[in-house]
Amino acid sequence: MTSDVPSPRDEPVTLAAIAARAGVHVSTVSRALTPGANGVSPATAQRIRALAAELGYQRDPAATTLRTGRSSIFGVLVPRLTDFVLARIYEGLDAAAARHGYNTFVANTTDDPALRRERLEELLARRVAGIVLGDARLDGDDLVKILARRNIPYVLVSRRLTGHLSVTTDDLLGGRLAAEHLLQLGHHCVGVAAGEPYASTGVERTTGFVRRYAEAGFPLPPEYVLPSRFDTAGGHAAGAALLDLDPRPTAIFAVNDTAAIGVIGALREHGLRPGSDVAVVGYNDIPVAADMPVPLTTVHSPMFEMGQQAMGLLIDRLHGRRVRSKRLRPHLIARDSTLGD
Amino acid sequence: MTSDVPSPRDEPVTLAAIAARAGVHVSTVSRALTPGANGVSPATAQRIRALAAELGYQRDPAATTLRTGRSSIFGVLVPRLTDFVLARIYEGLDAAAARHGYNTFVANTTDDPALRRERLEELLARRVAGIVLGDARLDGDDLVKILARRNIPYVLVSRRLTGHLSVTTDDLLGGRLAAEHLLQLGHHCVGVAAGEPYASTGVERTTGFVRRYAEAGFPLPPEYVLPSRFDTAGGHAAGAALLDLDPRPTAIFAVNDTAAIGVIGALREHGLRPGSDVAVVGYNDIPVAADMPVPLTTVHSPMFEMGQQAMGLLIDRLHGRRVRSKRLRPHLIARDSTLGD
DNA sequence: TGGTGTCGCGCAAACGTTTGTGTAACCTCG
DNA sequence: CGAGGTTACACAAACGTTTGCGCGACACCA
Repeated sequence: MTSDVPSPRDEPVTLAAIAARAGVHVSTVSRALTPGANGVSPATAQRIRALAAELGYQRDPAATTLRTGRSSIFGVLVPRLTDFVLARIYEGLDAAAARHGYNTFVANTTDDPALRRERLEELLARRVAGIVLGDARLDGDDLVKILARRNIPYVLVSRRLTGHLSVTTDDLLGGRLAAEHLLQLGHHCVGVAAGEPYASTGVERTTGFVRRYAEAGFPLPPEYVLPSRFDTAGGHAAGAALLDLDPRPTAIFAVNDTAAIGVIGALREHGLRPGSDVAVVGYNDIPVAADMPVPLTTVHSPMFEMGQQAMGLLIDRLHGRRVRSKRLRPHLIARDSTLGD
Repeated sequence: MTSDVPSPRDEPVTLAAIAARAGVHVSTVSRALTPGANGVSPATAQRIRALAAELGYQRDPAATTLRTGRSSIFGVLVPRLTDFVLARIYEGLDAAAARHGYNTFVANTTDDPALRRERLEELLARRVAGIVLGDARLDGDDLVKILARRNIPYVLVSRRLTGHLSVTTDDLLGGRLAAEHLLQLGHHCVGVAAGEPYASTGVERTTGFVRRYAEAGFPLPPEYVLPSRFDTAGGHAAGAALLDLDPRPTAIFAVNDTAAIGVIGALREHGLRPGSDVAVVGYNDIPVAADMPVPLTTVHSPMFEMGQQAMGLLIDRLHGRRVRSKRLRPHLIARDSTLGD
């Protein structure tokens, strides 16, 4: 029962407590414990640090924030963490933040404009050091305007917005890769589950795809490009609609894997098999894609790295370093959902 | 350009600012803005509240926490948010917390004892109002001991620990349901991807399953019950090992859906089809389960509700109300991965 | 040796809030 | 009408930290 943990009984271990025991002023302790130490001799600094470690001192974040007006927290806004892609990106963000001594505070916005506005205000009230926006909107995003106006450091991730710092995959290229693959397999009548119109991911993947098909001499009729929610149900609905078209598409590109699985569900309801009857291509390469009964052809994107790099850029920006947006390179992984078995 | 948002230029709107404009003392403003208002006349309270609203006042959480020693944040510890089940539970937790005016602060622990210990200390340093533990361990969990010893309000979710407040599904029953289903289909030689030995979820689902089979007169040989990680890769590995047994099991129960999909991947590598060649049962009913090329038979568990109820219990406990652990009722959903097509 | 510079540390104020205590003014009632 | 009680507010301290300022002590150099 020896206390490896500071015992709960004694008075809280604050700067003052350490100062008392060390026989110095509290301000000296504060300086000794601050990495950019100045105005304190190496000897006493060492002594104080040892004492602090021994007592298990932990800086009170509330007091620090109150005094400095800044906290060591980054706010993260995402549509929803149940989307594997965002959850994985968040892990990357958090890991990178931790490496630099920061924490992250994440909030789901469900892509609801009012809610994200509200959540942002909460984050700002907590004096976050910066904001990671995972739910940027193409339809006149007011959040980025607020951030820019108030001069809050921020970075976009996953979704792009011209004129704003971001880390994404090269979605135009990703879309082209999907198209290229299906063209090579001889598909000329294809459909797209295009995602939400306010998300650059869906829009650009679709654009890249459609352009490549147009270049190949097979422009897609508008009704073969359907907006869709990003979840399984959304993909299912879009897939069902696409399969009812005449002529029926021989291949379907869904702008994310979860929706692609929904499309596969719709195929089943039509008595069709993915790969052999209708080719299906997804996007992101989430882990389940490879292990499904019919493995999913998909465009692999480095989600964890995307998160890490976004956080890296944000921290660089915070330190006044010059930063530039990044587009990570995706690549296609062909599996049975297009190759057949 | 009229400011719907408090313009950034002016001095920050604090209690003092409101007090000055209202011609009262700051303490009066504080009391007027506190729900359990006392010692302030209804008239001035109303006047102050109107003024606060007009100025867009937001209470500074750092100052409040510093003064009161408590924040309006609940800490949430989960193994990883990329696990859909935990992400969904978290959404339930957060939604319920928001309804009561609280925020949540979530941290991934990757089931690493050292890391979760570290994360917990960070949360406690932030003076969280309570802790939700989503990664309780059966192998002598030191975190719950710390929480109990320091008298921090907490609740377990997803995983159980006898003697500690928790909200889970009835995993013993869930395991039985899976067994019952496979027995009815005539499977007598079955395998289990049992999950991590330190997680009550996997252990109890396995126990329920194994017991039912023993009762039916088909006790499982130990080598047919394999520990496994909870992710797709873990399920894949366990599945591959089970399929190499002689005699080969005609059905496999995986204690969560993600692992079940991994098992399906292993089946494919063996040239086997789920449902027709080997039956597969998962657990949780994550959304993709229903839409896979061969839809997955699984035990549905109410993840969102689990989160909501856990948070509800924690808040009740905080308010000194008597609370009891809950086990939510799961039910089996039969699909093609056991019924064939 | 005296003037100048640097170093190490103490002092005190401030961040915005909550809350116990003090104190006028008012109401009530015998 | 005066004693006792209540109401409505002001006052001030405190939470733990950071940081500009001041002041001795010491070193250095001419």
